[in-house]
Amino acid sequence: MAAAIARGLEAEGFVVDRAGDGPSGLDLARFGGYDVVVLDIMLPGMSGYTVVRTLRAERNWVPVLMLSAKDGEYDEADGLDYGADDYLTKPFSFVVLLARLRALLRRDPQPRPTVLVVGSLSLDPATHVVRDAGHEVDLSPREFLLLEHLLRAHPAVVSKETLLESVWGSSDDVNVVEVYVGYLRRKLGRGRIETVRGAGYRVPS
Amino acid sequence: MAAAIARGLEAEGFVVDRAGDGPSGLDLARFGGYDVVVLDIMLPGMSGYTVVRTLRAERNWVPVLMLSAKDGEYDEADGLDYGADDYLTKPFSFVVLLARLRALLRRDPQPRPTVLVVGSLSLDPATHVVRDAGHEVDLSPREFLLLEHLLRAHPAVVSKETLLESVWGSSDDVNVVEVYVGYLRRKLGRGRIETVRGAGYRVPS
DNA sequence: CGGGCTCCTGAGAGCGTCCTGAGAAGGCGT
DNA sequence: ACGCCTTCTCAGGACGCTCTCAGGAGCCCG
Repeated sequence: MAAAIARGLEAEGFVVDRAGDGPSGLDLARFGGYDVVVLDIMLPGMSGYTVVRTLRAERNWVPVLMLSAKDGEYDEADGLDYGADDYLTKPFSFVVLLARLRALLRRDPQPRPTVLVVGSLSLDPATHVVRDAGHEVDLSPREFLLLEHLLRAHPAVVSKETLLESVWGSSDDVNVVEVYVGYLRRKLGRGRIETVRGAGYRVPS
Repeated sequence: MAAAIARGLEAEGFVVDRAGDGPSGLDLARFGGYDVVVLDIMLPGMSGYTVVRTLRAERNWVPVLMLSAKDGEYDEADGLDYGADDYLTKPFSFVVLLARLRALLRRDPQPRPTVLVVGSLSLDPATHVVRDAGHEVDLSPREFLLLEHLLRAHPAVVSKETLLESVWGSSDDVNVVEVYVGYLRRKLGRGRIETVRGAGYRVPS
């Protein structure tokens, strides 16, 4: 299948590299400097989900088009949640694949990171939707902003002063940050935000 | 020139509308529901580049063929970067234009629909018809425009300020937006438009 | 082991955002 | 001129959000 697609794309003038399993595909995507990645979900060694999630966690925003035999709506949402840019279910015509690829290629030269993903947690700044293991979580504006900053910093530690500055726009009492971290922990689970005594907070992987 | 092309295409069986400047062309392309657009680069009021870029930014994937007197390679790349599907430099023969147009029409067997559809809700900018689960809904012009913008943004959140700017053309009191969201909710059902406190409104999937 | 510090958390007051009903002003067709 | 529809303003009120405070728990150090 991969060979067939590669041949077709080369016939259309694309320059194509091909990987046979998940890990080597991830490496190619990391260091190959590609314009677009076509990614199957079912892969030996590492699922396509994991590949795209890993890329996004490394702040790699190369456009990704996912392929899958599944066609449930949940699967599609999953793929897009993990950071894929488009989705195609088998069977598909080669012409459609071409059209979608061209659409991806002519998008913004620097597509903004649509979704922040860490582990089973995802936050979409555009839709203001936060999901934990696929289950939607309701956050207040302040809580949302705080989580967004923590996720953007992931996996680094962020000091309370920094959070106060960037989320609250400078107030004077850092206790507010502690209170809101408490709110987030109550909604997301205790382990989602770690306290680093004397330094601040971080979201563990 | 535009008149000559229009006559020629009509003689070939196409149904043609024609705009004399950039802004009106953009409006036609937006709401006309065309199968293909022929677009000159040099236009009064707004360049062809801007027209096609605006269309793509609005997720409008109508096939666009650009025309220009320039023939540098850079120009061609520019046009295609902004989202044009093909490019023709003057002078060109009418037969070539016809062939390229037919190729564009053949290309994507499943062009992105111009009708906006989210769930059981559909809005057709061309006919100004809104349906909810097959049942037609009567909207005032302002209500229609507001819903259209929300649907185009789907599933992203749109701030009241943005809506005020793009639907009302900048007033000063965002309460108007709240009132009209109320009107839409009354006609479409409560759950069709979500309030995202502190951020704006969104149409859920 | 005890003191001091950092961090957590429950309670509650105040405030802001958002919703809604009422109604005035304007446009348009009859 | 009349009635209908649309648009927009205004004010009241509900509810959720934000933040403060104070006490308590946990950690580090002497």
